[in-house]
Amino acid sequence: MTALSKKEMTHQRILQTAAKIIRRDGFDSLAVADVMKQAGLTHGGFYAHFANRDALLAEALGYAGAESAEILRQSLAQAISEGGEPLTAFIEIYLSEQHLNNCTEGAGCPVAALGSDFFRLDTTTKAIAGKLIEAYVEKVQELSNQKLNRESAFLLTSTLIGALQLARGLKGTAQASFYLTASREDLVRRHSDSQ
Amino acid sequence: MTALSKKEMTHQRILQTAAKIIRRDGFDSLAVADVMKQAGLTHGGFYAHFANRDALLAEALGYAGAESAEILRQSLAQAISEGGEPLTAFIEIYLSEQHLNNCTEGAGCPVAALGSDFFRLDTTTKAIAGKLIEAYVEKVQELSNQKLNRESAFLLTSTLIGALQLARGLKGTAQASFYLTASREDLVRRHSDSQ
DNA sequence: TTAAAAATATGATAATCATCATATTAGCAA
DNA sequence: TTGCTAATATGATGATTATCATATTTTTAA
Repeated sequence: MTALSKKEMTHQRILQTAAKIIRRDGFDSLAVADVMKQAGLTHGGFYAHFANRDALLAEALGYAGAESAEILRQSLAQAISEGGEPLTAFIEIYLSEQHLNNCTEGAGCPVAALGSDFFRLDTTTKAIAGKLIEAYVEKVQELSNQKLNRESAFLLTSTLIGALQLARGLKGTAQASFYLTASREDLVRRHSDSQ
Repeated sequence: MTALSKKEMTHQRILQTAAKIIRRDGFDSLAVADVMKQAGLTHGGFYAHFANRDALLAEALGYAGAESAEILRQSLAQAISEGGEPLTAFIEIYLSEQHLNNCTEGAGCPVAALGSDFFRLDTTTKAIAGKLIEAYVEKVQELSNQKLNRESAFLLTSTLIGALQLARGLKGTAQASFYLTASREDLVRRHSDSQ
């Protein structure tokens, strides 16, 4: 594990900035000069780091997935250390008020933030999106302690992502919190029964 | 029910074109001049029909919802006339291969096609998005013959939209069809039990 | 310290695009 | 037909933006 070179550190900083922007504003709203500025740089240096804007989008999506997974892992470890069941803890974290709201800061699950754009992506970026989806499904299956088969894990993943996305779409209305809470409690109940 | 004036017909034609474009390419990819061209007009006349681009996006989202609901109603009526149960017929239509694939033609459910952008919309358009979501939930509850309460209907709606969106994100891989089919069959099974 | 190399900055270009001002055409009443 | 009005077209403008050529700064190795 060698230390990152100056250039590699800059590269990472650009990626981190881009990963936030795409989740907050969407793929199409990412402007190269804007990313560079927010990363504390000027626009010209961009092409020393990425072949073009699309290459940044692809890497940024992967970075967002890794970042989100890492934060999730931490929250999950904490919840489990406090006696929570892995799968129900995951459900509670994923459908938390905090996760509902952090979209405006470009944090949280990139699939919920960008999922409806996935089918429009170029081949390279779509492959990364596909890996993110598969990783989510695998994680859910693993957290269920293999009690869920792959298809059931996909279905639960769909429910979680769909519910978060819809609740965000209703954000600002009374329904948003109501549905989010009801979904969280209902899913926790369902997946506790089968212990 | 008065006949539409020439201008109103043109207005509808622009809307129909825009409703297709936003679902196929996303909100941000809609270009005013392009919509007009595809509607058989030139760009200049646009502002005689809409205050600005945002106003078109708002109306187009509503139009897409109405169009999608109408097509759904027809498929559903046909399935029910052939002896299908309303809710299971809905699940089978929503998670059909056809619905999976029609995104590339700008057809189908606008929530699956655009849902992750909903939280970024301006107030007016977001209100329309919220109504689409609520309409979906109500429809699901109605089709369950009120056996599902509102929260459970929301959860099933989330699952359907999430599953379609994820399957589209995996489109082109073997997983896409596998997950779609498994989800469809599993959900139909679950919601037949409770008859 | 100093020159070569690496990294970043400045400035320019061409394309895209929403919007508007103005012109032209089409429908209709007389 | 002949004007009048509604509808649509043409052309222009200014803003945004990806990309590239070139310059400057920073780092590193001697």
